[in-house]
Amino acid sequence: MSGLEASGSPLREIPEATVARLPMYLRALNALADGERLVCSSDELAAAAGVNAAKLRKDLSYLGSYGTRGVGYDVELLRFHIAREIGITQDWSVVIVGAGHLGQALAGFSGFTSRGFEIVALLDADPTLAGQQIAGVPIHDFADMPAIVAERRVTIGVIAVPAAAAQQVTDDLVAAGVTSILNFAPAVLSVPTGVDVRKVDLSSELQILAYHESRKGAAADNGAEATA
Amino acid sequence: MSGLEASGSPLREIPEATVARLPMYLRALNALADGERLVCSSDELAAAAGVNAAKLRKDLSYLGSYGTRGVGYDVELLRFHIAREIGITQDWSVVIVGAGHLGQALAGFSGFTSRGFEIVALLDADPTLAGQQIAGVPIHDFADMPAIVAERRVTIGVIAVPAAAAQQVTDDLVAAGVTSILNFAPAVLSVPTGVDVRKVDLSSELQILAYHESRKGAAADNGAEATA
DNA sequence: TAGATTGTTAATCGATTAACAATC
DNA sequence: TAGATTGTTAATCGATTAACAATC
Repeated sequence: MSGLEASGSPLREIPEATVARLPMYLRALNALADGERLVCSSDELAAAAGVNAAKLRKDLSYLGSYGTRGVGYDVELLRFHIAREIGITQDWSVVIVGAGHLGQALAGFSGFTSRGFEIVALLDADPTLAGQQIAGVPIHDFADMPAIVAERRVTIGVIAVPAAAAQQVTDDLVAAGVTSILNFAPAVLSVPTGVDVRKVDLSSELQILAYHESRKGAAADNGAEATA
Repeated sequence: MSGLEASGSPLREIPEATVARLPMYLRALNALADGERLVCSSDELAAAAGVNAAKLRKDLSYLGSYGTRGVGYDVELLRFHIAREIGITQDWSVVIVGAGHLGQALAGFSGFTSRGFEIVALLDADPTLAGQQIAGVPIHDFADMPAIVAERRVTIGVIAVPAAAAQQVTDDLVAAGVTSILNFAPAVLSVPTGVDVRKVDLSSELQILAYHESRKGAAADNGAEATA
């Protein structure tokens, strides 16, 4: 703001809640860029991302001043700055552990590849699966994991194994050098300091919906589709 | 607290952050019950759920006073009260829309069925899939959705279709009477008031990890596995 | 200059946490 | 009674929001 900061690596501390929304803004900007919009206002972008405009402006202000008062944001420029802030101007190598239904679904998910991530391998404890490919991603024996992580400089691991195996897999990934984990197993993982874990908990999500649902029922339960 | 509230339906307002943690406590209690523990302290339960003990006690206090000072919590009793608070003492019927990799993975996920949910159908726009079963869940033509939702009293829908189709599917589900949606499509959904949406955004999760990962690198980038 | 829209301030709200009195 | 552990208080912290001055 005072012209002191270098234009290169961003050093500001960004609140966690803001970090969690940057991907949403990036996606909204991508959609606008596809529609060939060159400039957009905070109101438009906020609507496209599904958030409040004041919140969006506050969030973006943590990255710097990339808008123009009276005009709006340059779509391409803001897109670049958010991508740089997230750190996906470079590609990240990712391994998925567990080649079951979920692991295969994740490997086939085109959204990863197009958003700064390369799935370099699906790993499974069953060595008979090795050699197969799912959506272009090779399956390897989990025993080969350390070699793959080292060679491909993998820092992010996705856990798609049963809960009972999740902690052991985590320990092995961390020992191999992985420092970020996305956990789909319904288990609490313990990791050393410096390793980040995010979890996606499918049945928790449904239970949270059920909580709110059970508080709506009262009226609708008997009358059913009366007020559609 | 003052003995005024009925023992049946809980009327207290529970903070959203607390609601989001109740499923974690429930899972931790289930694990303790499997281990045949009859009583546990807030410290133990907090450790099992991966949260701070003070936070756990504050959270549980919103449900009522179900612990015993100097002793701890009765595992079975607390389990029942949390399940009742969430509203999963009864079963909820759920449909999954989209019978692709992800939809099939979700249908096969045993965690749902064992936690108060019944997946009554996988729905797909491709009518040639109809009649097949995935992990015991029948696939139906999406055209049959309104009938299924009405007959099976479905209130929760899971969206596992491409982003481009997500809004239309949402509108159709809502028109059929679904009032809670779990969205896996990378799209912002608009719904009328009274309908809850939760989203699981796989590439956002990876991007959030990448953000933190790119701020760790500095030292490790060159030295690699020096400080394992 | 007049209109538009950002970036920032300040007030509000909700969540976290440590500490400890209540009480088994 | 002495030890243990809950339930609650109060302080702190972080996130949200509206409003508006700055400025294109």
